[in-house]
Amino acid sequence: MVKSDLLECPMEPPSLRERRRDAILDAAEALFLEQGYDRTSLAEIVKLSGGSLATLYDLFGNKQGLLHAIASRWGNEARCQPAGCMAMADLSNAELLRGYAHRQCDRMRSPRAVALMRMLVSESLRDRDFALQIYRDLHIPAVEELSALFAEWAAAGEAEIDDPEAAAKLLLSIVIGDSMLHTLAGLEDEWLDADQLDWRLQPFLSHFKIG
Amino acid sequence: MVKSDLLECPMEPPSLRERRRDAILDAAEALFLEQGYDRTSLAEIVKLSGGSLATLYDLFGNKQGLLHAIASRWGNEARCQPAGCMAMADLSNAELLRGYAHRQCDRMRSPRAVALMRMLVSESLRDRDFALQIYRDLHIPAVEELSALFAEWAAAGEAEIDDPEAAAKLLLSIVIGDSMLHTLAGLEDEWLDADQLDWRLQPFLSHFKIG
DNA sequence: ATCGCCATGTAATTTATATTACAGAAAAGC
DNA sequence: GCTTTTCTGTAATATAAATTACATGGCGAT
Repeated sequence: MVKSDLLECPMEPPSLRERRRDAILDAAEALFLEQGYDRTSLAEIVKLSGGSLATLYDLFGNKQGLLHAIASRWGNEARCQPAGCMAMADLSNAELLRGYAHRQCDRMRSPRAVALMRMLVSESLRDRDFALQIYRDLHIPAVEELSALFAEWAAAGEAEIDDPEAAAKLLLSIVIGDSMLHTLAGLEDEWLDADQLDWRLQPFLSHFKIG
Repeated sequence: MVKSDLLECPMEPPSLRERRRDAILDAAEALFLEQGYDRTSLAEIVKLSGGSLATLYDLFGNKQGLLHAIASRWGNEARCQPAGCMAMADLSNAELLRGYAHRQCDRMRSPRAVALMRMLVSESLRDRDFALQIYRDLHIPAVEELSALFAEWAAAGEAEIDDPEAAAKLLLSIVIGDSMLHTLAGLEDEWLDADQLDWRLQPFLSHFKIG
């Protein structure tokens, strides 16, 4: 029995099956994001990934299984890179927040994130679990990270934030805001540039006394 | 020739053909919004609207033509009700804006608006024109209306708003914000209640000196 | 080397749905 | 009332895609 038991982490050369699996996931993800789930056929996926339809069915059961596998891979990725954004440079809190806003904005405007959000919305009717999973991975970590930061500042008397979570959501709204609909509608990028972003942050910073 | 010439506005009893047309549009709109475009079959539409497939094709050419007809009807509706929101009651500007925000929020959370946005996003890859048209009807009027109001206030010295359009977009971002993604993801309603909304508006009001 | 497992490629099957064709029914115009 | 035009129901056609079946070939283990 060379069958890999649970938790066999130490890098082995990935088996053919595993490489196939990854290749299919890669291809499917690329095509789904580019064209949407409905309009991507399994044949197309297999043509891009190599391998065969039969293996795909063997690995994932059916088309929806493939979708779930992709979502779950996204979840793992997201959990592995905890957005380590808050480098402890010797910046003021306001500077720190500005930097964070810029990064968050960049992250949201990346073609992959845009495609992902579009897919989240498109498939939310078909498959509630899928949508929920993506939403959690995509949005909730950002809120939590920011909440924690605000709570810290408030505790240290560096800001007057009564409700850190609400403040975090407000900040994200300010940053992402109406650009999202614009982008999701497939229109040309019209995201906020650095100046606009700073301008938007001013009311927030002064209201919460973030210096 | 009793054929109706252009601009024959005065109410005539709508012909059978027109009633059929409307019925089909109603049915298609309802089903598209509920299930999405891809997953709604023309047979289903006709079953709901009455009439026959042949008439549908005669009226709209094909499925995409039907979609365009729906979009264009939305456009007309939007143009006909110019969101007459700013009743000139004897309220302070801040009160006025609060009221506007609440109404805007209600409008965005209506099932029809949600379904419409979801559809806008889903179909944006397939049909750029369709997405563009909906986006314009849905979002741009709100921005313009608000911009005009802010410009007025600024001119009258009732607020310190240097860039009315940017301010309008910021306000909409604050109001709609992250609830939108949440709702579009098909999750339970978690829109802002009146208190939260007021709380969010405070930084905005004080920053722009809106009293 | 050889046996058996598994992936592959191809093709059959099934299903769903857009689109077209057509014959009968209803309505509109005179 | 008669004729012509327009709708309706049904069914044919076409196409696309998911899913399944199967025969073949390669690769690893004994």
